[in-house]
Amino acid sequence: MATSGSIRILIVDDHPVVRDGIRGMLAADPSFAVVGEAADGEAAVRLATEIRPDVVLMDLRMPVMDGATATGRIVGDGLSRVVVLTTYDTDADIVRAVEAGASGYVLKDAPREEVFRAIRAAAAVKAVLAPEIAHRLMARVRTPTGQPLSEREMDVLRLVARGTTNAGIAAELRVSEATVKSHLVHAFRKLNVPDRTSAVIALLKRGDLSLDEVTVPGDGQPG
Amino acid sequence: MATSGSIRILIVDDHPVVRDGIRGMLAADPSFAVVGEAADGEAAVRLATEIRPDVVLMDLRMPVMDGATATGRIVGDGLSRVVVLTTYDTDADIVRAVEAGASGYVLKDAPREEVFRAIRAAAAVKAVLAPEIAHRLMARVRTPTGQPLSEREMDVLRLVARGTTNAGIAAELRVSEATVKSHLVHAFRKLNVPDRTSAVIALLKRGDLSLDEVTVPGDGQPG
DNA sequence: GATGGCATCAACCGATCGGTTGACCACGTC
DNA sequence: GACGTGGTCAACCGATCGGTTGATGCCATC
Repeated sequence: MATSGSIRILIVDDHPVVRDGIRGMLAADPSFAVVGEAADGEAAVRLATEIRPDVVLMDLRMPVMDGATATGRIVGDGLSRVVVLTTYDTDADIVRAVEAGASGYVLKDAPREEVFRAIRAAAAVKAVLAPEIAHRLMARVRTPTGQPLSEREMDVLRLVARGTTNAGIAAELRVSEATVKSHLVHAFRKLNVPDRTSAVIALLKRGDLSLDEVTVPGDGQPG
Repeated sequence: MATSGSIRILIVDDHPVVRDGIRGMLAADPSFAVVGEAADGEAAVRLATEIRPDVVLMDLRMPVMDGATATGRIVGDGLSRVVVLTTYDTDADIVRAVEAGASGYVLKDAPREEVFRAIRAAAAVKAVLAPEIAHRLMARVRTPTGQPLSEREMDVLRLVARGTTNAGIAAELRVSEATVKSHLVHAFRKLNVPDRTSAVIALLKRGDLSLDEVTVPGDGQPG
């Protein structure tokens, strides 16, 4: 793969504008050849299986199947190498994607040379980083302060983000209110925040929580 | 402008990928001619003054000067027509941009035909919508439920988003705690939410508050 | 000049929240 | 078996919050 000829690339992004952007950008260098486009993770896996590109340029936030999951499938099956191309540096899914075997990640506002470099590196590199090493590498980049929250703590905070009271959360999760408060206090300590509002903000900034997955009462959900 | 020849277009976006995307997309139709690119609002105004494009394709969230402000300058000076090209439908700045005289707006995940149509419409249209009419039109599209908050109410909620207590907010704004609570209750009513946490989430979803402008204690600010 | 929105403040109430201590069980590691 | 972590729960406390009523003044609109 990608020995002498051009590097065969699959573009995965749910925005046509961005797909065209990458395509146009890559057209500047004849050593790149775009061999396909996909608008979601599921289509990406399907196409990667079919056409076996050298490198997949993968967006993270997509409908149907997110980029991190798709990365796991593609790299896991040894189909292609994956370079994550994302908008936000503060996206917790970056860690997931790299742990799933992504060869690297580039921000969308990076200069095009950087994108080129990442693609060439991914195509040329012999061995992909082992997940444990990748994890350690990423640890420096992301999560500057912040221990990971437990599953249950996240459950509680997801409901907090929807404006649910402790009593409501207890009912929803079928535990006592004491348990909810216990989870909250632990989460506050881990996040280094004083209250629930700050906790939600902190999670949003870390990328552990997405605005899309919370619904507040006064919410007409346009679109 | 744009009578017989091709439509001259200025692309404004802080992401090189997106700029290239639009450029590549527009290349498909010979009736479009990209005459310039800018990475922020200030550069956009400067370039629009210089090269007088028929249509400016304008992103909203940008450094130095945001797209809505730049739109106001460009349209106000009668330089060009502006089509807003944004990622989020739920961006409060869309209203600002349209009130500032933008001829229309398209989402980045819209099919390219729709982008083409918006550009042609902007180039062809004789008279730009009056701000008042635009406001009424936008009212249907956006702000499904939600009266605008007063300046003071926003001041309070910005501090709430940083995890400040009512007492802390009172000290910061140099008013009594009673005043803070008064603002909060009014804001809750307008936002149709029961508590401060939901209020912050609601504002974030409306785009009236940006995650970038809030800082929580446990925040290492990566990048 | 009446009306309404906005900002300001006081006093009060019950509900909720943040925090502590202490406890139990399950699970995995060492 | 000891240990640590995570999940569960109880009882308790003070602090904070949500909400109400009522009041004053300012400013713009009608």
